[in-house]
Amino acid sequence: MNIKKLSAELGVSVCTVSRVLSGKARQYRIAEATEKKILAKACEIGFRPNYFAYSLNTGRTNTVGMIFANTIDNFLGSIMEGVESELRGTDFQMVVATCENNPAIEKLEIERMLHRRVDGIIIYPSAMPPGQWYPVEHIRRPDDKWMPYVIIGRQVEFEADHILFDDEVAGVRAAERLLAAGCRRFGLVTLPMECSANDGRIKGYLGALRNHGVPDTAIMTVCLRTPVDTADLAQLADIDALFGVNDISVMRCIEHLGRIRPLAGLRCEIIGTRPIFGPPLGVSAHYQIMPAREMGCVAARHLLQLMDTPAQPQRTVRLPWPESQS
Amino acid sequence: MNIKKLSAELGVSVCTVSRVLSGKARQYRIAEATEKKILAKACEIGFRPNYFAYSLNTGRTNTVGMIFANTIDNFLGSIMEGVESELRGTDFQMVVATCENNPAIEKLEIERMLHRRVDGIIIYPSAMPPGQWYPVEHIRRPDDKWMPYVIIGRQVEFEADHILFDDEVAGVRAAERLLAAGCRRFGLVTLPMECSANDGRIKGYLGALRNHGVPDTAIMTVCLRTPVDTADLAQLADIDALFGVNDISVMRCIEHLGRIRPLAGLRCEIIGTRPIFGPPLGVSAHYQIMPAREMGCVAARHLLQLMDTPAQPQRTVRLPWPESQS
DNA sequence: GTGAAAGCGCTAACAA
DNA sequence: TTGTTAGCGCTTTCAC
Repeated sequence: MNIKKLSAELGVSVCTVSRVLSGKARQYRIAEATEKKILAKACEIGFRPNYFAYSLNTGRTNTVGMIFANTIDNFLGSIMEGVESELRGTDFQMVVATCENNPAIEKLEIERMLHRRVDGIIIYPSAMPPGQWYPVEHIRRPDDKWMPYVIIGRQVEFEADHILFDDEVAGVRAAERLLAAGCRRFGLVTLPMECSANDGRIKGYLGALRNHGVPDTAIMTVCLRTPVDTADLAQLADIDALFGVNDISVMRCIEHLGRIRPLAGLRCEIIGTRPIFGPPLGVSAHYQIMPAREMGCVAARHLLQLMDTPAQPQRTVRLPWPESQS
Repeated sequence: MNIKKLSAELGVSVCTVSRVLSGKARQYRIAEATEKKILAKACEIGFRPNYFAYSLNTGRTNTVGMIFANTIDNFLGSIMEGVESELRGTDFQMVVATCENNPAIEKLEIERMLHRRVDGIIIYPSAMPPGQWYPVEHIRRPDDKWMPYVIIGRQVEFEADHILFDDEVAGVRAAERLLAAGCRRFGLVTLPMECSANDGRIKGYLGALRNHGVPDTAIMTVCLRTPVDTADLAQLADIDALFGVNDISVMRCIEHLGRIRPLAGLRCEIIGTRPIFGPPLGVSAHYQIMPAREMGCVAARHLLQLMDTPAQPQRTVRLPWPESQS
């Protein structure tokens, strides 16, 4: 079934049907009777116009691409849900790719999407090795036309629309809560990988501690490598407070720490997608939950806006942390 | 740039270019010189034929759909990675949707995909309420043509191609390992939701315990509700072994249990996507890791095969568990 | 070996 | 208010 047959059956022309079905009845002042007749029939036989023909004509695909640096930062699912929930009311669909934090694969996947003419892209970018920058060229269309895109989760160095977590604030709050609880010796777990999110969390934490007069000798920073270097961890032997760039790293840290000292009384400040662990008895864990679903929603809305009106000044949105949990 | 312009520049006809670019030079016995000339030029200017025009003609989209019941069972990412790794060499792309375990949304999303003419679908189906079955009609194309699809992770009641974890075996192994360690009183954590995966794990565990002569009075089953009912958990007060349908539930169970009894000496058997917790000191945790990425790979390969040769007997693949971890 | 031409199903400019 | 018609960029049949 196609528009041609449908119009034949109804005794109207193809283009009238086309106009009605693409919601332009008003615009072309189609008679209400005609419109109703067409809609009724289309609905009855469950007619949906062919997407390729539509895209071939209009150059639009009603598709947004999403590209994720990895699947380990497991808010991927929540972000997708957020995006989907915004898209559900529309005709848009989502194509997704991940790239194992490999910029080369990321580039290929973006190219593939551009080739398929997605109307816009949401990118959780690869974390680059130290000293390297995320390449703008990734997002350049072959035909050099501008392509709406939104960067999420991690900042890139060039001007772009960003939707980010309020990473620095998370670090500050963690520090302040630990200070308020009377902690004196502060641990910090980092990861070998650099990215704006982790950097912001670290900066916030260290900055707040120093602002409150905590001497550097009372702050122990450990970089958690794989496999874990136990000697490294020994530095944490006498901390009473622990903050880390993410939940898994804190958890692994505690696990290993438990082998070299008693844990009772230790306070943890954790950033994560959801509270995933019951800490050992006597350890307290306080979570700041990343508003990942919200990030998806906001990114999707922003992208839809960009696709409507491309000529907007580029904006960075910092998502506030939701009510935190213990 | 399009085929027409390209052919004009090369002084050959549109169709010759089309033939060469779609790899049918041999078939149409195009002169090697012509072929080379065309390929060279196309490569030089980075020409890629328009996808919609291709799809409009052929009815193929080189797209596979994936639909996920939820994002909580967080192997979604691993499965996607598996699928992608299989697709990377091909021209196929992935469109993804999730449905919050809501069959109605699931149906809509599948319809949307069918409307977009995906060439095949991979489905991690919603868990149905007790007594209800997953509806076959979900996967029926509007034009009633057969649509290749693969069900993963959870079994549906009708005949279909399935790629599943070896859930029952996991239950059996958990039981046997606990028995071998000398455990006597066995806990089992279930969830209010029923699905073939959970059912299989439970069945394997209970079956193996009974086969080894463990009396029913030595097996305590607790269904973990949200919020957690502490009275329920009291039944586990004197277990020395614990198995659960997934990692989060076991973890939450231990967390609460820790409040009513000492945990030292408890042995846990856990099924999860990765070892996510260092258990409290004195508790031992043994993981069986779900081969989620592998599931994605196998599903994708299977689907590609189905799309090549639709007329195959339906098969169920049970993925063996990889080396397990403590 | 290669080309001409007829579509695929739809949109939109132009006519009526 | 509605219809005619010329594409969108490609594939494929048929002719040479």
